[in-house]
Amino acid sequence: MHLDKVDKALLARLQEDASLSLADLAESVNLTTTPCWKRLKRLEESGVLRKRVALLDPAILGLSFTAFVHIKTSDHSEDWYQRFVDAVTPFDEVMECYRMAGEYDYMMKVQVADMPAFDLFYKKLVNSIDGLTNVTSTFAMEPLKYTTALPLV
Amino acid sequence: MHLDKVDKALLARLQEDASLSLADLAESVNLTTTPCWKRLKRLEESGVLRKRVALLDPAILGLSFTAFVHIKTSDHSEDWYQRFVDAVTPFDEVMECYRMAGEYDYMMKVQVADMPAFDLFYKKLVNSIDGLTNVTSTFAMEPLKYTTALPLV
DNA sequence: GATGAAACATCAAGATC
DNA sequence: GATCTTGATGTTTCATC
Repeated sequence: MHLDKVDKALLARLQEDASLSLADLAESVNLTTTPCWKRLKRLEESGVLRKRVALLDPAILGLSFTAFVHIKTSDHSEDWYQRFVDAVTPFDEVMECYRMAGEYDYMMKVQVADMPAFDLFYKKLVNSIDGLTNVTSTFAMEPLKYTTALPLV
Repeated sequence: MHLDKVDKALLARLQEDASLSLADLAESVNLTTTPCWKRLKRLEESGVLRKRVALLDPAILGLSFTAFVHIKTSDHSEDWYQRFVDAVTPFDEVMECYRMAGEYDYMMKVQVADMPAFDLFYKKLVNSIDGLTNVTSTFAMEPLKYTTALPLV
């Protein structure tokens, strides 16, 4: 899968605004619509261009409370791992979750309305999975940056 | 700004797939195209529907190294804060950044190719801003979940 | 909520480099 | 020989009714 400069320019453009028309997109990379369209098809088929989504405003929706939950477990078996993944990923409040190197085994970013809503989530979480030896939460006071656009060199 | 069930259903749908045609979108909420289109306009104008973006595959692009950088500062002035924001947000590698409550003052999520690339970023970062008393990085070994879709009750 | 004009995406056939 | 342009066709958006 090789990406030339034009491919990267297209991806960069679409990462910022996926509502651009084919004609506008083509013009911005000095192409006409057909070759531009073929490149897009190729990028979609290869999987680089994964999906197009709408980004909503968390503040307007009353969902601007962001928490990070750090988790330690005593059970490092493959079986527990699978149960953990199955328990955690269905929660809509969990926006991101990673298995980590270092002191904590897992970290997740949680998006909710406010502290009471977080507390509710927290209880649901710890009741849905055992073997958690340490669960520590930290809270965002202010978001300074949030982007979905990957750094394309 | 009031959102009824149909508005929320539309937003939920678009959070998952913004490439849906108006006709498909309308059908999925049992509407014809005209009222659906009017709702979308209203949602766009109100700012809830902020933008539509393409999500790319980090692995295919060779950008699957995720680090979290935790920062403490000794300077809590408004002036330093502004310089920090101006220094950090332009970095394309910084996907998210938050001012935090708790032990560390700031946390950012950094997306790069690999550890050497992270090291390069790290040097750029610490050289671009002074007053950092403690900078600690933790690394993701495996992503378990990543979504941009807010939990719409 | 229906309708239709205008804008748009899609794809074939052939030109260009 | 891959990459482009033109143009024809079906689909989608969106303002008027």
